[in-house]
Amino acid sequence: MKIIFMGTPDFSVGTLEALLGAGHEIALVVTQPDKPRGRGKELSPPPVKECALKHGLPVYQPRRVREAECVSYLREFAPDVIVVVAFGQILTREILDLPKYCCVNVHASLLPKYRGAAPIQWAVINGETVSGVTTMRMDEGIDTGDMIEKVCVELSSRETGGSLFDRLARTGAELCVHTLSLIEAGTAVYTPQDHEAATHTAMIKKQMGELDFSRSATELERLVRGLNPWPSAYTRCMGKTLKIWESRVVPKEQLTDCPAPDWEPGALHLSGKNRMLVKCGQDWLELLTVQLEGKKRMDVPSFLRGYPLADGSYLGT
RNA sequence: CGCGGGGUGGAGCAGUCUGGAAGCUCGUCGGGCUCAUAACCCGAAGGUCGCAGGUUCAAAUCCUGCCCCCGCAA
Repeated sequence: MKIIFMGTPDFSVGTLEALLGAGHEIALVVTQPDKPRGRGKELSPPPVKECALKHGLPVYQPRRVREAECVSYLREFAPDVIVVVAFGQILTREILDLPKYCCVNVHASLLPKYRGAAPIQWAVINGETVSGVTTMRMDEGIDTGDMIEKVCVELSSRETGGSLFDRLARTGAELCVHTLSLIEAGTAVYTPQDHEAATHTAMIKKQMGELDFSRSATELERLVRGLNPWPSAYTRCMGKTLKIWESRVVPKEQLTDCPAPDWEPGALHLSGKNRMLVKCGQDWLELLTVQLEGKKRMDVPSFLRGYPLADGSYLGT
């Protein structure tokens, strides 16, 4: 089929490549304009653009696709479908009606749950045991279109935002190819969502990663995984930011050598001189892999070699 | 020229401001203690102090250029 592909971040790249691999004609790749990134603030292209250029595909980077001249430009390509994967701009009715069939969106959740910007991370943060990918025929709402296909993915107890991201990106790429084959064959079934059951996810903000030790260790451990590798969970230590890459919950009953039961949440217990346990609102959070501002990430025993902390000192300040 | 931290035996750090013997906590190897041990004691190996120039009687330390890693910000 003749496709216009719209996408921006890494998550979209796999689907773009899968469509190419399936023999579809990518008439145009639409992505967000280059933006300043990284140290040095250099202008750099979004991942989808890099991929498109690598395959010699034409790239279009409108500031706002909804503008009339952009729409008429897209119309010139007379696409069979427009595939949208994490594009980052809202499509208007005009664009939705533009392709021969429809605009197909790949969303990283089992709709109608987790509509919105960050379904992957929230699934981990909320401790879901199952998530997945849904393809749908887009309408004017955000992630409200009729569903075409779904694939479930089980989350492990060690799932991170990053690991789930990778898995769902692959799953979504395969599913998208399959969904297009259904559309092309005319056998696609469009199932309306149960809007009553819909849930929405808020955008991920860096500040969400600051650990509030008055919460339960279970919640914090999920937060650490959900925000790994970006933007990552953190606390304060020695006046600097300490990122927490890996942690685990240690139930209160299992901690037999707590020296002072009256410690407040945030208190640090150095068990055996090579373990860091932080008292939480409920149970203890053991830090396993950390990274001090400006340093590389390292396991806790290594960290404690170079930064001897006091038992009973407090994190978070 | 966006802001900032850092590159020192295998790991993590101190030492740099105030040039002048390579240090600390571990790991490794050997020995000892112990029912035993990731515990403890004794001993040993292992380093062009990121790279290249410069200043100096003398540079990890001061000056110049370059490479690499990371935090913030996006």
